[in-house]
Amino acid sequence: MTKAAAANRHEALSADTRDKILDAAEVLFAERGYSAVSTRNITDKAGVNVAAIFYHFGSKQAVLDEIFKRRLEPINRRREAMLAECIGPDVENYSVADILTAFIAPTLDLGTSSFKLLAGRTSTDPNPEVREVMFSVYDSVARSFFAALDKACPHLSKKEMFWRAACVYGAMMYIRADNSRLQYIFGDDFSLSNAEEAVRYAIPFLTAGMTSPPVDEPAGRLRKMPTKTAPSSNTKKRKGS
Amino acid sequence: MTKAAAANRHEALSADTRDKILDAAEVLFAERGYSAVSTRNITDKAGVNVAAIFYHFGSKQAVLDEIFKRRLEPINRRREAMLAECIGPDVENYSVADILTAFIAPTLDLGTSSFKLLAGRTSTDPNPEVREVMFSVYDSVARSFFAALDKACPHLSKKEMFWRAACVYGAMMYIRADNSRLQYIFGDDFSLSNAEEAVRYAIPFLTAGMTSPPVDEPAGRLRKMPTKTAPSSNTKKRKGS
DNA sequence: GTCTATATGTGGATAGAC
DNA sequence: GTCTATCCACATATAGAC
Repeated sequence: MTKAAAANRHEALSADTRDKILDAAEVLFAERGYSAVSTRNITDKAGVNVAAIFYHFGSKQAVLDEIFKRRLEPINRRREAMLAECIGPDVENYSVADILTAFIAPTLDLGTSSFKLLAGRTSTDPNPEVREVMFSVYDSVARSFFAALDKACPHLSKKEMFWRAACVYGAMMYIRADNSRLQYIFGDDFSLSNAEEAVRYAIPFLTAGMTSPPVDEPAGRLRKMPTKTAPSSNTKKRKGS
Repeated sequence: MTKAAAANRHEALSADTRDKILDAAEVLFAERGYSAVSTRNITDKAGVNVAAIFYHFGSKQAVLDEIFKRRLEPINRRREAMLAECIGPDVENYSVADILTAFIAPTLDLGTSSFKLLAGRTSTDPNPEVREVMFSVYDSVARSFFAALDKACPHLSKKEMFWRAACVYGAMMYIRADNSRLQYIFGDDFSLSNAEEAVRYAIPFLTAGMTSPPVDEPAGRLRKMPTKTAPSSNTKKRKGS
């Protein structure tokens, strides 16, 4: 609107336009989903010309890609820094809770609230364009964490770890996605958007699950099991499903 | 199946077209997402005319709605039957594992594999049309379960239950959604699509989380971190978006 | 670098012949 | 009930003037 564009000889404005597009798209994608937002929706909200997206990024998909790259970099840097504090030579002292915190907390309290929503909501988006971006941006960080968890939980087979990882991932992504389903059930006083509460209440839940006894009887030689976590008092028999 | 189809001889052909549309749409929505599938994609795959969707359902959104209603009915009937076996007069004997199994198992081994994917993948879809359907079809069943869990876990405040419910929901939906992210990390030998394995390995995880000690003191006084480990120094507050 | 104008295709949905 | 033909709004993307 404002024609301060008069003072725009440098690329300052170019970068500004890029960021305006990314900011607007991030919010819209989070609110309505990638597929339901058009490039015109984005440029309208960003206050830039319709052609700017294609000049600066080349395609709508490239905008999504840039959104993730830009936010994930600091998040993953922090995750790795926190993980580095958790792992050391004394494997016996690995803390599952700390590893899970290092994995999850930065995804909840870094970046923008819109990106948090977007990341959670796109994590299971089947749209091929979205999936392509997801697989290109999510990289080796997760491997480092599961390697650390593996050392911290030597009583678990790879298969058991796989299923527990799914529970961890699912909880983390669902909390990030923050659909309002649970508010609908529990009431408006409750919300998944509070990062401190999420860490406070979800990490202990996941730690208890991760450190619980293995389902399969250990056939081979195993290292000792964790002893600090309180055993679940209510795990009675299950009938087969 | 065949006899039931023969029973409604009148609308046999009409119902057939309806079902062809629903079947095709269920698969396509699961594979690519609601927003990325057009009505023409659906009618092409179903082998029916393009106008059939609007004649039989009125809109694309109504097709999604019907897909959910048709599959959710038997799933929720089974859930409620299983829950009924878990709850009784002797609250002391409520089994968290059994309640969770009643809640989750039917969503994994009933219906089609496409519907399982679709349900998981749409659970956090922000598209307004999809959300509208989600809120219209998911009903009181969840309330019954959380009421039962509340009785089985009297040591938990409503807030603690809220966060644990989020973890349970998230794990269940993520497993249903079965994006291939974890295969990418753990290898192709592992898959979330096996319902028996899901029940076998995920329910104990969630039961351990659900039955773990409360984070907050029952008296109402708060303490730092409930786990054995020292509180992570990295969980300090950070400003939101 | 930014804009207008437009190319080109597809979306959901409908009318009306059969 | 089914199909052809079609409406029209909007999609992504580009060309070329400024």
